Amino acid sequence: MNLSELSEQEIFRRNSLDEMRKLGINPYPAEAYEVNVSNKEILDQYKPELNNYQEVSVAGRVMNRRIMGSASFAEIQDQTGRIQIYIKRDDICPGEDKTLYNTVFKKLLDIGDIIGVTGYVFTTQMGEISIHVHELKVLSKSIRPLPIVKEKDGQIFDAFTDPEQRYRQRYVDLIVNPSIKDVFIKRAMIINTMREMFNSKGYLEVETPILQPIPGGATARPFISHHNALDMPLYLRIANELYLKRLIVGGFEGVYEFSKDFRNEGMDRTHNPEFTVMEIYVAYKDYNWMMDFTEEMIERVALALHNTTQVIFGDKVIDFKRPFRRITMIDAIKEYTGIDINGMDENQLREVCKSLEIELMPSMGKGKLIDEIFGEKCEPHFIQPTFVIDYPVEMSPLCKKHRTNPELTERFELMVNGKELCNAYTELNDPIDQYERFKDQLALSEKGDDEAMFIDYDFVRALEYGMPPTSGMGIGIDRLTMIMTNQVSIQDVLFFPQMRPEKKAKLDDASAYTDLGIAVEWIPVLQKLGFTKIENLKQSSAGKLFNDLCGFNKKNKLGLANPTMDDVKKWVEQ
RNA sequence: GAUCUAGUAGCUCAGCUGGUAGAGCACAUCCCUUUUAAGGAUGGGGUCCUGGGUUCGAAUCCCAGCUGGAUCACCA
Repeated sequence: MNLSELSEQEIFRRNSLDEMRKLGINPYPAEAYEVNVSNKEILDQYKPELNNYQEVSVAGRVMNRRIMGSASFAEIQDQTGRIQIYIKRDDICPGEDKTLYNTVFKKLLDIGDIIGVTGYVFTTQMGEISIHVHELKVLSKSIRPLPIVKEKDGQIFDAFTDPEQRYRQRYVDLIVNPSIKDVFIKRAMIINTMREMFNSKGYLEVETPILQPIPGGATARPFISHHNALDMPLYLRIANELYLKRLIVGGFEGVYEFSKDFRNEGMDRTHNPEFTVMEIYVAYKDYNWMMDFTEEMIERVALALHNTTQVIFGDKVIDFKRPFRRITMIDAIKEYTGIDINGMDENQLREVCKSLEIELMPSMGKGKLIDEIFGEKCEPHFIQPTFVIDYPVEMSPLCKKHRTNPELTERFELMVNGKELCNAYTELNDPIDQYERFKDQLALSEKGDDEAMFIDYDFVRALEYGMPPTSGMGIGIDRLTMIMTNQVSIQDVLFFPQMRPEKKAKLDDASAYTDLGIAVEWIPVLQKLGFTKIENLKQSSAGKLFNDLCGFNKKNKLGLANPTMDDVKKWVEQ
């Protein structure tokens, strides 16, 4: 980084940094700064009649300054919010030397700097609770200007809204749009509420491998990595289901994991390549029990966040009050299409799809056809939380067959706002059946389905030792957070959503310049003037270039020794 | 992957049918002891995303690319 690449404002700030050091002020001090109260606590608890908070010490980022002669106001922002501070020259500079106020505060400090102040709380004539400062300390100098956002009575002026910048520089977004912190605080509350519930019921939080030799537990394309020492591929997990079930085999009767999973697929408003899922497995339970459990969990989450089961999402109100509606997939299709597909064979189902104008692929089997009908005609209608149960067996290779109908499985999905939120099974624990289902997946894979499951022989071996009847459930934490915080984009519930890398313009190497006899210190100047490639330089006029260089040097006070006209001619003409 | 749309000062944006790049905030200098998005005066600040093309002349029109966003497709 050098001066010619910086904006004017950045140069001013770097100069301020040097000035501070010359005055003996360390702009980045090492020692701790003791804070004894938060801004929010002062604003909530200060009462003039109690005369409380008369010795406070707070720290935060300067977000606003109004300087007037020998007294000034500023606002500093800590994690809890902003408070106004009042600084009077003769208070922070009681002696003859007024440098701290006149120079440090008025000239060298900027919006964005982090400072600590001590003083007493009072109310201004305008009625605003403020801190009357008697000591001020620089804690960290900011040398890059923040976007300036102003706000009055809830109306925002010049909001920082560009999504690209907000996601790429989330730290800036969090500073200038503090309200977005709320989404992430709620996200943590969701996770904490679930964890407390599971722990109170005696289930064990566990960790299972993220790097897996066989990516199992779901149908999705994985990210592939490589282990050098073992010289073998390893996959980032697409799910953790098979490992959690191994722990049930091992004798734990309730295990859960909040797990980052990874899927190498498209990205859009509801998909990020890495995402968070909670999966839980409980022994000696079935999917009916798990529906009750899921209802309880979701209702608790809604109450923890909103103190009510009614949650606003867009223009809808979604009510998470128990019990949720339950409907079989076949009944759902009957409800929304009027067609009873019960007992139909593959050809009959194809006819149904045609009559409903659903696009088909020849490779689709019976289960896939039913799933298409449901996805097209039913799924979007389930706005209020609804358990859709009893899915076709072909769709669910890890799920136990239905106790009364072998073509179905004991599976449910929880639909909210027309989208899947949870997925749960009575888990398949028949090792021979499981092996057969894996083999069916292998057949699919050989037909070219690159998402079909791998056979996990070790998992089958585990089942052969015997797994108790078990029910398991998975829930997408990102999507749950979206619904609970009224966000339509997954990028708004992830601090750092995946983005394409920023691309920097390609510059010619420094040696290309020095080869022409150009001094190193002039290279950035030339680049700033647009000569990022030697070719461009050779096409320019020596006279103009000479003028531009000397002018740039003077204007930016770089203090470089100007080249001679002959030098410049040589560069251009070589 | 397809279609649409956007990229101009640190930030938010204007810039019409091509003709010397603008505003507000921020920044700098000076004045001001209680201001409430915005005190007054003055001033500086630009690779108009990149590269081609059309033209006497391109921020503006055309083509390609890069990076976003929206919709759709694919995908649990």
